[in-house]
This record gives sequence, C-alpha cells and structure tokens, in this order.
Amino acid sequence: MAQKYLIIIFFTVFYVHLSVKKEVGENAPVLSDDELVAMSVRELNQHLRGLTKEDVVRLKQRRRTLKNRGYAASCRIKRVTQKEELERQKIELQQEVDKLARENASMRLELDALRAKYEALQCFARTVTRGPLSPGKVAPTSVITIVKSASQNNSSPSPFSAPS
Amino acid sequence: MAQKYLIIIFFTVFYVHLSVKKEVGENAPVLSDDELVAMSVRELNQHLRGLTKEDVVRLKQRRRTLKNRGYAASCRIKRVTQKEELERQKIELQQEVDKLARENASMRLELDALRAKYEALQCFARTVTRGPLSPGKVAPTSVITIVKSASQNNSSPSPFSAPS
DNA sequence: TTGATGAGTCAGCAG
DNA sequence: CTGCTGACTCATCAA
Repeated sequence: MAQKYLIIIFFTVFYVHLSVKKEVGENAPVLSDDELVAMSVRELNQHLRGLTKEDVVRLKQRRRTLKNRGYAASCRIKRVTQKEELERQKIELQQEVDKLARENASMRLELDALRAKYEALQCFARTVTRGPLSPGKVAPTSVITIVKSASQNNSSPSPFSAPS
Repeated sequence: MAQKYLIIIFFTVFYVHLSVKKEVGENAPVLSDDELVAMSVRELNQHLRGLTKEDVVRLKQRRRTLKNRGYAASCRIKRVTQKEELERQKIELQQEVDKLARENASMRLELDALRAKYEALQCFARTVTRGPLSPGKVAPTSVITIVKSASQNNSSPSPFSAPS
C-alpha cells in the first residue's frame, strides 16, 4: 500500500532532517551571527575543522546570508545618501541662481543709471561745445542742473563727480 | 519510546500538509496570478464559493502577496523616477547658473566700458568748461550739470557717440 | 482593506 | 569569493 511507503519516506526524510537539525543545534551556537560575519576566511576554516561536509556548506551559507544582510543595508544607506546629496546640491545651485539673479538685477540698475548719466553728460557737452557756435537752436531738450557738493577739503577739486 | 510518537506526529503533520497541497493543486490553477490580482473583491468572493475555509484564506493570502509584489515594483519605479527628476532639476539649475553667470560677465564688461567712456567724457567736459574760465582754481565745491535730452530724432548731429 | 516601505533573502552580475 | 543590486516576501504603518 502506497501510504506505508509514504510513511517510511517521510520518516526517513524527517530523520535526516532531524539529525541535521541536531548537529546544527550542537555546533552552530558556538558562533554568533556577529562573530561569524566578522570572521576572516582563514579563521572560518579553523572553525570548520571536524565538521560534516554538509555542516561546512551550511555554515558557509549562513555566513553568506549574514553578509548579504549587511550588503543590503549598505545598499540602502548608499541610496538615501545619494538622494540627500542630490537634494543638497540642488539647494546649493538654487542659492547660486538667486545670488546671481540678485547681482544681475543690481548691475542692470547700475547700468541703466550710468547710461542715463552718460547721456545727460553727453547733452551737456553738446550744449557747451556747440552752444557758443550757434546759440539759436539749442533744442527741444530740457535741461536739469544738479549741484553736488562733493569735496570737503580737496586740494585739487574736480568739477565733476565720479560715477556712483 | 519517543521516536514512535515522533513518527506519528510527523506523519500526521505530513498528511495534513499533503492533503492541503493536493487541494491547492486542484483549485489554484483555475486562477492565474494576473487574473487573481486584477480581480475585484466582489469577483473574488464569487470564486470563493464552495472552497474550504483554509483554501479561502490561502487564496486571499496569495492575492495579497501578488498585490504586494506589484506595490514593491511601483515603489522601486517611484524611487528611480524621483531620482531622475532630481537629476533633471539639477541639470536645469546648472544651466540657469551658467546663463546668469554669462549675462553677469557681459554686463560687467559693459559696465566697465561705459564707466570708462563716462570718465573720458567727463574729462573732456571739464577741459571745455573750465579751460576758458579759469584754468587754475575754480572752487572747493564741485558742480555737476546734467542735461537731459528728451527728444528722440535730433536734427542736429551729436558730437558724441551713444553708449554702446 | 489597500497601498507603501524598511528589512531580509535570494539570484545573478562584476571584479 | 566578495560586494552590489533588482526582485520578492513579510511585517508594519497609515489612510
């Protein structure tokens, strides 16, 4: 009857299984996970003396699994580290953009102001140079005169201020 | 003897295990993973009719596991998507920084050039205005005269170039 | 219950 | 072999 053979097979399988478990139960506790994973190959080989071939395989597999656990952890840490790094760089670049934009805006203002001053001076120079020649038609241009007292105790006073 | 009981226990355990496997073997193939995972709860309940309580649990668990597989996949996709997005934004910001820096540099050149032109014009104006009056000592105070030109199409040609 | 995510496990690749 | 990473599973949390 088939069931009889099944029982025998099951028992056999389980006996093997049990005995293996027992051996593992006797030998494995000698090494903690931390010890096993931190051990060098040479140290490991010394602990492998007098063990079943199967036990050796089993122990090596446990070591590999423990190592993998660590690799997985560092993989995750690396992942979040890289992400944080990316975000940090992004913030840094954003700050640089802001700084440059501010510089840009202020320079644009400065440029506009200087252009205006330049043009004004240009007109003034025109009137001065051309005025004496033909006082008649100076223009449809308006004239603004600004007096600025710049020098306090200047030995060689300049009639014109430097551009702001 | 203990082993006798162990055999009985093992056999019992395995008999249950086997029969369960058999039931799964009979019922599971009816539904593919894709079908099961795509099924609504209501549809699922209809397929659950006439199944062992244990089978119901098993089928629901398989469904949950399949769903989880999908969740894990979208989690990974999301992760790489976010990373790509971050890198994209970083490149974008870097380009903006470059653009602003270029603008900045050219404006700085323009500003310097204009300042030089302004000062040259200023010197010229000084010689023109001060030369005739009193080449020596005019005053401890500086006077700036700014002329604002309002008209665009000036009929009279300008002796000075416009600011570049 | 559903969806998301950290951790652990395994497969499989690269050095 | 060692280390890394994608995929899967499970536990666990939040909605």
